[in-house]
Amino acid sequence: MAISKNYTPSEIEDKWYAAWIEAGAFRSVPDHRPAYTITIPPPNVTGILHMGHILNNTIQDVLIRRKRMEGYNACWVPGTDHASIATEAKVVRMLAEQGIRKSDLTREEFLRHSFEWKETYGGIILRQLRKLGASCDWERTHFTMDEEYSRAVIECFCELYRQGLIYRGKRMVNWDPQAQTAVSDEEVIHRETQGFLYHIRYAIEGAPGEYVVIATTRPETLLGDTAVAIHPEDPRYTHLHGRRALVPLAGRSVPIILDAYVDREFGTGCLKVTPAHDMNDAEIGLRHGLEVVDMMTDEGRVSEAGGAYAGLDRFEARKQIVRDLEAQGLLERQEPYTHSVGYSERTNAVIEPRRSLQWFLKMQDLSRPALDAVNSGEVNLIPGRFLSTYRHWLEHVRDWCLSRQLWWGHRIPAYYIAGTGQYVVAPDAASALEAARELTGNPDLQASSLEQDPDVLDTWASSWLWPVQVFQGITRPGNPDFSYYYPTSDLVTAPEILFFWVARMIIAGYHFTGKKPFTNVYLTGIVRDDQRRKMSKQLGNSPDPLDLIAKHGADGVRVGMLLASPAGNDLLYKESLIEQGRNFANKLWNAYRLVGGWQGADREPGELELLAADWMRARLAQAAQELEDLFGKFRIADAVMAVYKLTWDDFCSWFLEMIKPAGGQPLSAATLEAVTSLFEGVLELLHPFMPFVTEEIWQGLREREAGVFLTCGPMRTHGAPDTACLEDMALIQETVTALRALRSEKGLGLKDALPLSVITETPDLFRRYLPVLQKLAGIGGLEFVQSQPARSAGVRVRTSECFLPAGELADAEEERSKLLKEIEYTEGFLRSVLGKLENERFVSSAPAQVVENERRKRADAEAKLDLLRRSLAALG
RNA sequence: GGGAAUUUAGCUCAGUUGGUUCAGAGCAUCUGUCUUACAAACAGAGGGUCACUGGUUCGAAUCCAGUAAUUCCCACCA
Repeated sequence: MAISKNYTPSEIEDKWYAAWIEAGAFRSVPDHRPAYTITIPPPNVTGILHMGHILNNTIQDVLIRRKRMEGYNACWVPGTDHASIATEAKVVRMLAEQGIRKSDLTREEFLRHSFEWKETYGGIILRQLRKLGASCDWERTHFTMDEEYSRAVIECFCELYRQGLIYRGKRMVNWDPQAQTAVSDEEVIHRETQGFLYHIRYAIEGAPGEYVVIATTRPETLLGDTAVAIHPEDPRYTHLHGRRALVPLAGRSVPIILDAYVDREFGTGCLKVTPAHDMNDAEIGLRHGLEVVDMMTDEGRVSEAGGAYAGLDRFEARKQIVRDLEAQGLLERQEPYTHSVGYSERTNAVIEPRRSLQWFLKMQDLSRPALDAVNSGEVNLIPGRFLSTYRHWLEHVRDWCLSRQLWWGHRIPAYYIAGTGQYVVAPDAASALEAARELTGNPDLQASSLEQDPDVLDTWASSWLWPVQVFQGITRPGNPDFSYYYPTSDLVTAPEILFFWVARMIIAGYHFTGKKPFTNVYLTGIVRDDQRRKMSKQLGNSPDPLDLIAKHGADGVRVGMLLASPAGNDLLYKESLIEQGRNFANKLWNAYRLVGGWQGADREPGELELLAADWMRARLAQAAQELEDLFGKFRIADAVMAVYKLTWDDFCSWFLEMIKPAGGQPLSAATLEAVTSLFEGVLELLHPFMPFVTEEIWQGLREREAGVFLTCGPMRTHGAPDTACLEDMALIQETVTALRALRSEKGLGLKDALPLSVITETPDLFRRYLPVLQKLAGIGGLEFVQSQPARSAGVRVRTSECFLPAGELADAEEERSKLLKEIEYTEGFLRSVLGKLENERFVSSAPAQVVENERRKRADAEAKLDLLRRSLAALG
């Protein structure tokens, strides 16, 4: 059999993926089996695969594949998100490169461009996921702007509106005066900017000559001031309580209000309040019922409200106002001051906080079930430490601003009735017209009198329905798919979007279906580089996952990522991790080369063959048990390490080395069958982590029927492991290691068979496992002695002592000092144990089992000392 | 400013209800080996005051308090 020496993943990965798809191995339809369901966190439709996706989707695939092999009807639903902000920004940039400005396009034209973009680049990421081996049911692929999905989003909006949970309200938005549009928080870049802090005198009304000094970086906004605020407990200003101040230049009389928001340490401890132009001031304004004076136009010029300054550009106005204040002696001083200023990501214009009318969702009552569900454990967060973060957020939840001033997305289904100031909310234009006619009492109202709100919904207002609507739970409630797959099982996502997405899915799940959307939320870490920096395009520290897959194989990439990714902890990416994964795949491949070359002979199995197979069977059963436990706790990194050690250490280093026939001799046929079967057992446990190489080996290990795949399972069940066998072998393994070390230390080599002399209380064990010692530790005969033979070198294993003849190399003095050291250590140990046992408070207050343990330790130590002293005496 | 965490070997992390499977794993390092499955390997070895200081306890990596450093999220810096 010609099997290449190094595993070459590229030759087999595409082959098996295509074969799996052809066989429908990942297709899921409802049947009698229990369902296990994951809905993918939909990546941006125009996104490309990055390392974060690799980690996240590897974990999902591991979970799905494992359950599939366990006999569940595993369904992994893929799809993409329209990602309104990110995608629109990309399209705007793409158009700009072609010399097209969004503002020159109609909405329809822009959307046409957007859909073209989506058709060209959309779904690339899903094709890339196939390279990773993702076992999604591709026939279930969804997109958040698919026709039916969109209908669901709009229906839900309408329902919430009918339930009185949606309202319109004023809210601060980030206004880009150059693009003349609101931009999202994500599109605002905060930069430290050099400016000035101006100290300005505000006269106290009715007290000539008296004034209060406020500090501001934006003096021009004083035209919109409607209050001056001080801290209620600031002793410097108690005399101002209940008074009024006069806004300079504007001459407006405004109240002096008390608000704990004011930082007494900052500036003068006195704050001008401009509710129309500052986020915090807006909140203060709300608290105190202040008047709102908007002193700025869409273009960022001073509005009519600014009186004499009307028409000036905002920065011109600042200069002019400073000059005028100075002229009037109202500018006490100005000092250079560095502060953070928001700039538009698109135009680099300074962002203007501005009030605008937006749509809101009342969250208080709506989010209650989501809080309860996580508190009660109906929905689990893994790791659990995210619970307090989650709880805190939901307990202080704010109303959700649903509208975004964009075109790419689900347009808000509100229709304004021309000339009435009224509006209706309806799922489509026809029903809107009907509703509008009813509302206005005008049956002749024409469609042309209705104008739909130009804004679209926040992306999360569609993706919060994801686990429900991928099974048409909104549009076709009660359909068989929805009844079978929903609630889904697990969700795997990043903690960054715990609030944005996860919490809202739970909210939507309970509100629209009455049920939770999923049971477990596994939160992964963020992939960073080895200096803990986030991966980013700018830094160029993010490798292309497809290159890595091409270079090291998908299995290597998967294992490499998993090895270093405990739940919720960040993963520090290094290519060496992937190399470790690749090396592991290669190790497995070479085990296959070895076993694949073996022949079976028609004879009885030898003693060693039986010992080895029994032990490996027990070890496999033990590992299977361990893995089941780890999967149950979502300890994926531990699970991959457990199976890594099972394969490399137990199966390859111990088992195959034990059983490997010397000099090309055949094994017994029965043993060859046992080896093949055990190898299959290992492959089953490995398969979810490294699907490609395991499938290739499994298929080559023996003749398979066409269309039968490892990936489809089912995996075998293992009984309870034979623990006695494992314990016995553990002692023998320790002995082998100790003897090898001794030989290496003494320069005894490993080739010549040496007779072994042993002092032990368990001679049968040594007798029984002598073949193992012979094979792996180069032992010849076995002899039991009462004390250390002359000219020998010794090593202690637990309570036994092993000796090899050292001939000329024997060093009695060294043996003696080794023993003395050992005695000294054991005596110290015994003393500490006795210290506890002689302490009455220990004996009386410690649990009985602990005390019993200490007594056993004492007995062991005493026996050991006895043994050591005898050997010392024997040395002379 | 509000909240959540983290600190154990050179690196990344385990360490469940305080008590010999409590000081562990993988990688890296060092020393030997091309021993015919694998040098992407094999056989060995070294390496930690469990951040610091106090406290509780018969007993603390583990519980409590304080200190220091680091990270993340939210809100924001007049």
